[in-house]
Amino acid sequence: MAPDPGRTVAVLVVIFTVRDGELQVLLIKRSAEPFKDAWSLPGGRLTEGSSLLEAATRRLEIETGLKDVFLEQLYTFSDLDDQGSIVVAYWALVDPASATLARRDEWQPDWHPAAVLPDLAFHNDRVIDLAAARLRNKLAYSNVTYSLLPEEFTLSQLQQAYEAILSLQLDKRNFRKRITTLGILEPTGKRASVGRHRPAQLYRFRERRPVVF
Amino acid sequence: MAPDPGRTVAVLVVIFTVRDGELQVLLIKRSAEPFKDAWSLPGGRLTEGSSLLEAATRRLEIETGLKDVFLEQLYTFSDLDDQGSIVVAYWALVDPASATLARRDEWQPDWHPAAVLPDLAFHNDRVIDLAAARLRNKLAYSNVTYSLLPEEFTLSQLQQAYEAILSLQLDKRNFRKRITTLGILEPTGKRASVGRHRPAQLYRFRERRPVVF
DNA sequence: CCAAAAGTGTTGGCTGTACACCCATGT
DNA sequence: ACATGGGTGTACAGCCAACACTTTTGG
Repeated sequence: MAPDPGRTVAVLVVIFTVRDGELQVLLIKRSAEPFKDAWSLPGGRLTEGSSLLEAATRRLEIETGLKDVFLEQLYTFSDLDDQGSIVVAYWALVDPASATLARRDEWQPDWHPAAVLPDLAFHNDRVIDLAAARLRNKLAYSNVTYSLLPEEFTLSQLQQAYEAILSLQLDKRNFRKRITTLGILEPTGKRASVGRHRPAQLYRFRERRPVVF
Repeated sequence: MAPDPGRTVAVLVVIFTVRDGELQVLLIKRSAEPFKDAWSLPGGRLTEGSSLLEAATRRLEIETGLKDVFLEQLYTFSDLDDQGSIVVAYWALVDPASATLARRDEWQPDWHPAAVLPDLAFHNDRVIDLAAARLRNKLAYSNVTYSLLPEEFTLSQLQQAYEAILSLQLDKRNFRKRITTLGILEPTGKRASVGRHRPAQLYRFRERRPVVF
């Protein structure tokens, strides 16, 4: 049996944020072939000796400067290009204010509304749609949003994040009741008056890591 | 930039069934090194030119003779061995009566209770535990069990399958109410008296493919 | 004083759960 | 006749959804 050459394995990361009241994704403008000038998700070949999670974590940090955020494996594709490459996709949630986007000459990274995507290289739109579906789903039974907002935030901010992701309006009283009785938040005691009129109670997540209800 | 050799990519399949009132997994006894004489999940290298789903489908058919059953991607591991191989795991549900286990000299395939696993090669126990958790979870909101039973079955058989998987007892009246009001089953009109006393109404799944409630 | 967001309870419907008995059949 | 599994209804509790007004503050 002749040793088989092995497969090309790549890691992609779908990095979501909520900005301007909508769900946005971090995309990169390619300056090299193939798909020069097309947008695509950040990612790259899996290098010798690193694990998938390490690769995804590193890519996320390169693009945003962030390390301790929600990051989870999404799905593994073998049909995104026609070379049969194996692409392991991850997804992450970040706070737009704490993210510092990489500045490169070759690749322009920027946020894009997840609802209206430009033409994307390598069927990356399928990957994003799948990630968005998973996100909407997880809102219902996990604390994933812990890394979408600053460490301390108001209930209104949290509600706006939920509304942006689900693209629907939620009832304020029901939202507050539900979210507070879950016991995943704790009030800080402080109040914030950032741009608002009446200062609001600040909360933080008890756990800054994935928890399911 | 020197071309990188690529990675070893393998596909594993966790094949579940319910037999003897318990959840069981199909394991293979290895007759070659490494891990000679240890049990492991069926699987193999991903060969040139085939997609992941094709590879998993083929492996499933080789082991059980079955094609049109529930089969879904589970997770992708990069740390099961210490060579950094990429292992894409799938999981499936089959009816033990319709499965015809492969007979080989080198590899002995057989069913094993998922609750008490023997020592397994390559951390395959982690893979099985993850698959079992996913299965228990999916019972609640999908029709995955459509390929666990013969095409026509009684509500008691279905309930027994649920009970085996969840390892808990369910109330008969509540189970029947819940499952029938979901609208995923249809009565066939026929009745069966297989080994039973009073012949029971037979049902079938309306859809023999994954549906979420 | 006005605009903007914070904060707060109650009701009705629905869903899920607990619970026990009679019936039809095969042996 | 008896043992075995098939089949059925009700009552209570907890959960979710609908719904509107007052308060505080900044400008």
